[in-house]
Amino acid sequence: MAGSKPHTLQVTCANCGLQRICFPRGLTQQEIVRLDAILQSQPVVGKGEAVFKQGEAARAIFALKSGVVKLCRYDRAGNEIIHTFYLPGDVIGLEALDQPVYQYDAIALDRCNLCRVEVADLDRLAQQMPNLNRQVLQMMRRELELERAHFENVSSRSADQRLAHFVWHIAERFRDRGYAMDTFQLPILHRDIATHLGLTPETVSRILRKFHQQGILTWQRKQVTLHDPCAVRELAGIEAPHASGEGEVCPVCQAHVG
Amino acid sequence: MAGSKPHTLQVTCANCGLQRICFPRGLTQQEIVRLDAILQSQPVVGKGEAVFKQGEAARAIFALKSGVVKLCRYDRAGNEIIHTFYLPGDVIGLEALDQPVYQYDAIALDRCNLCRVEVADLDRLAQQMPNLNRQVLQMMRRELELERAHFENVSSRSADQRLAHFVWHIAERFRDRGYAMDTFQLPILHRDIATHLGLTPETVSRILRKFHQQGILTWQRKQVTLHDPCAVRELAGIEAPHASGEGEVCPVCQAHVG
DNA sequence: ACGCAAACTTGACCTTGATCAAGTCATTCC
DNA sequence: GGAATGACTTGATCAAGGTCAAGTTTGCGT
Repeated sequence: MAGSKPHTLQVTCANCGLQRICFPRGLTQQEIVRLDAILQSQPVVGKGEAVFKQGEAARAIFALKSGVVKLCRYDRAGNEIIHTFYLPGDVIGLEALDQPVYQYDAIALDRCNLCRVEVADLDRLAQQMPNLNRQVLQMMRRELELERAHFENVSSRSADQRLAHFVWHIAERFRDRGYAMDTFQLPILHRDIATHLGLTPETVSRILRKFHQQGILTWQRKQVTLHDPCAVRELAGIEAPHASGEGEVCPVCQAHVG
Repeated sequence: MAGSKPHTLQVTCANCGLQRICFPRGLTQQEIVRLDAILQSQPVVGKGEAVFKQGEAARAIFALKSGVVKLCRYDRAGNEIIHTFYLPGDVIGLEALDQPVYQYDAIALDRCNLCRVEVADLDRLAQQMPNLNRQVLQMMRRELELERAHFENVSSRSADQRLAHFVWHIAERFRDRGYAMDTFQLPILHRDIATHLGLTPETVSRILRKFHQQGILTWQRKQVTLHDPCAVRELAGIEAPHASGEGEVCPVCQAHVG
């Protein structure tokens, strides 16, 4: 993707590298072309800026092409609550299809490139493409599933397990997107992780130090490295999948075993 | 509803008392009649039995007419995690529209009456009724919203606050269904509450005793009474809504003020 | 390059709520 | 109705993680 002439690169849904993980999943090629036609706006949002804010008129949904976005809200005491971090390929603000205003803040954690899709356009399109409704429903269901998985993580586990689970989950998402799962850049503050997991920054710091000393994983600056992915998975309380075939390569962490 | 001849009472969507809070919300009267035609099956599930179980083929969604149902799952160590309690008027198992098998157990906490709607029928119906898709999406979004609200409650609050918030939330749902919000029957074990809130039964017991001593609320057997609803709301960390008009009646808890 | 602000680390201490154990009370099943 | 089972209560103890305070490091703006 990083061609020598990035300024001439025209990315559309039909040739976008995110096609499989972005919202046209399950649509025909023809349908994708049609969807592409309504994707005129491709906003760029700077670090710390909002893609949308709570209370704003909800007129569009967004596909994240690059960067990381947090979805958050504030309680009465002003404390932030972070529900999700979105990675490239994720769709943000689905609730707009169903509500007059956004219910959460979506904040860019670094410079983000997005596709903006007007709800009105999508509604019109949905009348011609029955598949799209199913897609939207599926995305919403996935979002619910993610939130529940996150709740299961935070509701009844130790701080160590929560953090391991979080890192593992992120690593899996990178893997699913075709990137390395054992080392990646993650522009998320430790403070935000702490908030997301219902912990304090101090606790996160201490646990990361411990993990580092144990040789399990390192998270310094924005660089995350899983030195022992299977240990992370184990700590996260996630089952190892059955070995497929020979057992040459660990099917989970892609590390060579045996 | 408790007529003298209950065995002759035929409840359909068109004349069901739950109409407003059940899934036909926003449909025309004509559409409701059509929907009603596919609601042949009205199962009864006994206390402790499953409406559906994780892994089962997901062929239907359900509307709960009476009783309470918990939606839960088990972690690797066998610990139960309870995501939601469904009250009469709620729709259960929406994920069936989108998935081959159920992802959670739905367990009746007392004797439950339900409506069963086959996914296949609903899919067929949706082609004739564009409104239905919107309804379904809205229900899914509400479910997501509820899960997020629950997460916010559990992720960063004290045990007292969690419990107060839970009780307040249930009370509101009773109020929204036209029942008294300050006293109601709730067939939920304290142990299940504890699980739901990420606490232990001992802690729940101790907090309930404290609330009782403080004259805030009582929860004995299945009977819940909010002696000071506004105190509960306050503890739950929920804003009092603006007084509408005179301030004769507290708009939140319907208690007389001033 | 410098300086400031924000992020992160580290240590000492303390609070909340979990754990363990032993009881009482309800409900169900003969 | 009486035993058995499971739900709930109560108390004593303990540990995980929060809080507070004082650092160090990083990154950014000038």
